[in-house]
Amino acid sequence: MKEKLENLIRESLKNLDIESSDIFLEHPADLEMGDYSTNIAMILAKNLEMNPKELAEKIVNCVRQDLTQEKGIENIEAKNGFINFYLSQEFFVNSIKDVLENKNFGKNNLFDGKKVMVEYSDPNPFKPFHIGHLMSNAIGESISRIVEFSGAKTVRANYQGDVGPHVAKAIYKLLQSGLPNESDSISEKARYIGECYSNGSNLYDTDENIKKEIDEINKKIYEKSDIKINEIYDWGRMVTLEAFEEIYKKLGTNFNYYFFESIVAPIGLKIVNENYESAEGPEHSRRIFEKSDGAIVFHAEKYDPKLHTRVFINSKGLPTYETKELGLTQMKFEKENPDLSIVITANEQEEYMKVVSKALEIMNPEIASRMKHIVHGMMRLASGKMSSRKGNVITGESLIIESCDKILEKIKDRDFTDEEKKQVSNDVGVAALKYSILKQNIGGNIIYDAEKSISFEGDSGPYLQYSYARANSVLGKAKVENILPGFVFLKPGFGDLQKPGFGESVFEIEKLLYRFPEIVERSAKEFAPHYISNYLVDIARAFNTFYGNSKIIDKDDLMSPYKVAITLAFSLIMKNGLYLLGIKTPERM
RNA sequence: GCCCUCGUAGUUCAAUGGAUAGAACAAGGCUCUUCUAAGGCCUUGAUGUAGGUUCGAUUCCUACCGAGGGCACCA
Repeated sequence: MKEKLENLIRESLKNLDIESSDIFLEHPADLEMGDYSTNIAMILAKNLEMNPKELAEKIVNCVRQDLTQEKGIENIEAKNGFINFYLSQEFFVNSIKDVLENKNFGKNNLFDGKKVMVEYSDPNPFKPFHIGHLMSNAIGESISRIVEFSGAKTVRANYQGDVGPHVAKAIYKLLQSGLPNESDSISEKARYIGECYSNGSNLYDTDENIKKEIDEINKKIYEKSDIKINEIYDWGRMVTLEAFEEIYKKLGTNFNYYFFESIVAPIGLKIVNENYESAEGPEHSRRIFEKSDGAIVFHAEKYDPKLHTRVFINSKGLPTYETKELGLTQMKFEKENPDLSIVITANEQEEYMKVVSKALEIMNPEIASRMKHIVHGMMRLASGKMSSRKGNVITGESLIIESCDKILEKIKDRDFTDEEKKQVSNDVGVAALKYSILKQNIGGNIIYDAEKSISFEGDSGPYLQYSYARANSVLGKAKVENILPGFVFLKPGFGDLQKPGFGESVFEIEKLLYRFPEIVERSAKEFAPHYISNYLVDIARAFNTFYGNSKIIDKDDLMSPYKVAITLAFSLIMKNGLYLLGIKTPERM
């Protein structure tokens, strides 16, 4: 339809002897202004030195002559210099039909034939799964699904820091305090290790002697030179990784790859050494790394004044994050050679990443051009209310548990089996969290309000799920009453798509459903899930209004089959849309 | 000090340079002898400041004010 309208305008401009430029069609903010509109007259009027309103009128009159042939367009008008198109009932009925007939309604081909690797979550063994990891997971999973829905083959990757000072800090404390009880659950053990990390970290900052001891442990971990430490290391790594796995299961993520710093570090070291100032090697090798104060650094500001110097190998000879990142990138491209490699992290890593990217760009511009770093804001809690049990730190895991528990409390009197209650509270609790992360632009900080996010009202995940469940329940009743989705009605001679009940205006929901594919495409283009979130709220509201104002299942209403068709179309789109946000759709709730 | 990101109703968020700046929460009123009222309908309220570019600026540019992040051996 969009192309059709563009062509109509283009033809008319040709007839008027006006040089046409790019024509942008958009949906007016207000449905009263039509279904599509363009500001082409205002853009062209300037060069032609014409009154934009008159030009718009002229174009409209010209288009109108071609319009008698077009079944999908009801009217066209010029208003305030805009040209507005009103689509016909036939178009809307057809679009509902499209939704029902096309299983993959909403797909686009933006990434057809492309392989996209998305790295996200990135929690570190020996540390808790904190709120930032939860955000990264929600965003990464959604972006993965969106690009997949846009034709890409996606590869999900998780990168985890299983070596480095944080591990030494946890192990120091584990050596002091001993291991947890054998009978504890995996997540309890993981929590204990997380506390050890936190304690060790405090000691590291406050006690010079302990700092030295921990640095020593760190070195031993890299060298694997101490049997006792190796044992604790292997055990702790396994326990925390298993605990993460339980969380991914709850959140609905399956990774194809797990990359570890321990594996990637030597690869990065090799890259840095090959590009070190005194390195011997082929003439083309760029010697961008220099020695400075005993460390090996990259002076990024030499190449871009906005960047700064960063250490790649510290004075103890150990690789830093930057070097590991270089190794990781090389490994990703060796394993999968993606057309696009996305990394999702918090915005605090934005500046480091620019420096790493610059180094990579100099060494391997081809690969650097296929990298994309997406940053998200930080989550903060709206109030002190969220104080977690026993005064522990609030982790991502504790947020999930708390959210699900609250939903369980809410549905405890429902007519569900215990198994259903568990499933529903998990699905809804996770949805509440994910939605509050994905409803806004991912770049900004998020103020998380637990009370609001689990309320079923308004702009929330549960509200969307509730709307779906409600539509689903209507469809169940339709089945019982034997009212099937239908399009063929009265009024012969007007095609088989005529809606019954003449003069009945088009429902708002019909004017929104056909836009879903455009929304998905924009989300994919900008890697921005929040367009989908906003859209889903719009259609949920429109559906609930439709539901409230008209009886859908009614044997005496000739319109009923069509209303069922609308309900079915809504439920399919809501299901697909929520899927793209990584949110499940319980059939009942 | 330098470099990023961001300032929109009381609050949390929207708005490819376009029309009367949209929602939701909170406050008040109405609405279940209809399929899930955890719904629906109605009322009240905002672009940090000062300039500039433009027919038109929340959007682009400059300065200022304010918030967050980063700036050498953590990630």
